[in-house]
Amino acid sequence: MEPDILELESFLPYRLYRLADTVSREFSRIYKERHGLTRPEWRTLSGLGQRGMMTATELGEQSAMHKTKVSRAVAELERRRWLTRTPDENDRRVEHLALTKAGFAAYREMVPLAKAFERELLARLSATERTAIVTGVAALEQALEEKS
Amino acid sequence: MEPDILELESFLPYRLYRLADTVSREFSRIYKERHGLTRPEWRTLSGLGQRGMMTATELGEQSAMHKTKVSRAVAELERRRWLTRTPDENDRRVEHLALTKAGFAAYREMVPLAKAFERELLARLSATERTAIVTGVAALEQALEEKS
DNA sequence: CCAAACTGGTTTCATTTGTAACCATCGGAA
DNA sequence: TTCCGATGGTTACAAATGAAACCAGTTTGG
Repeated sequence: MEPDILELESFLPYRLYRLADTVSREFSRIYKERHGLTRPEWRTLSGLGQRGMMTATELGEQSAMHKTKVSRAVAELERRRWLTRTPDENDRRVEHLALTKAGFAAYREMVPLAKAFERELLARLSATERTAIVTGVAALEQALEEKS
Repeated sequence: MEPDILELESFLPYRLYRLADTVSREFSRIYKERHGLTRPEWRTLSGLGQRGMMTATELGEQSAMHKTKVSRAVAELERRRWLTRTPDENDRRVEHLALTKAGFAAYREMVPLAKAFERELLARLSATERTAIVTGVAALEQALEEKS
């Protein structure tokens, strides 16, 4: 193991990125083929489906998206009539977003597919490995929160 | 736990992606600030530094990059005179890429920084957690290889 | 030998993304 | 009040990306 050489294949940031990229790419096929959604759009749909009513800022925080991504995703979902905006009574800068019936229908259709995807992914691991990935990811998440 | 709701925060594809994104973003500051490299450029540099001499195709395989990314990264590094191309003797479509002295110097400067980054990241975890993330990632990597 | 299929690599074009500037509104502090 | 800095959200512009077309060279099957 030469000390002045970096082995990309075992370098954690690289491995994590590649892994996430592969998984995410594979999963995206589901909502892309099904409804022609982009990832930001899917996350918006999924965030609102889960929580019911949120502002754009809250959406961004929950789903880790830059505000421009949120803005564009919301615009597109609105164009499809999958969500509506309701101006806030007290603060006229704020809009409350919520899924329409059609939007919620799409959401309900997606949920089992997403769950199945995750289930099948984890099914390829042993019980120990499943625990490992979940623990490891959780630990790293927490470590990163604290630092920044 | 309502069965028809998906909790984004605990959905593995989402967590993985966000984690990788955060880590990668933080790490990218190092090579971005230091040398103004993009991620494909950094990977190219790092791949050639590690292996010595490769074709563009090999580079793409090793570092999981689309061939257009490789092509552009190589072009940029060549412009900086950090790498050179040598035409293959037998197959005139192929070029062998290698770092120049300047390119290798940049590589040698980056390696300790990369290693320190990884070390400090892992240092925030307990020994058990470190094992967990490494095992988990390896397991998922393998599971994905097999399937596809 | 030759056409057809294939491969390494580049380029073009449309789409996605990030940064920064921006607009409107809000909350204080003077 | 009135100004000023912060905040919610959108837009403009430049850079990064991916898909597909492309070019040159190579292999294969007839």
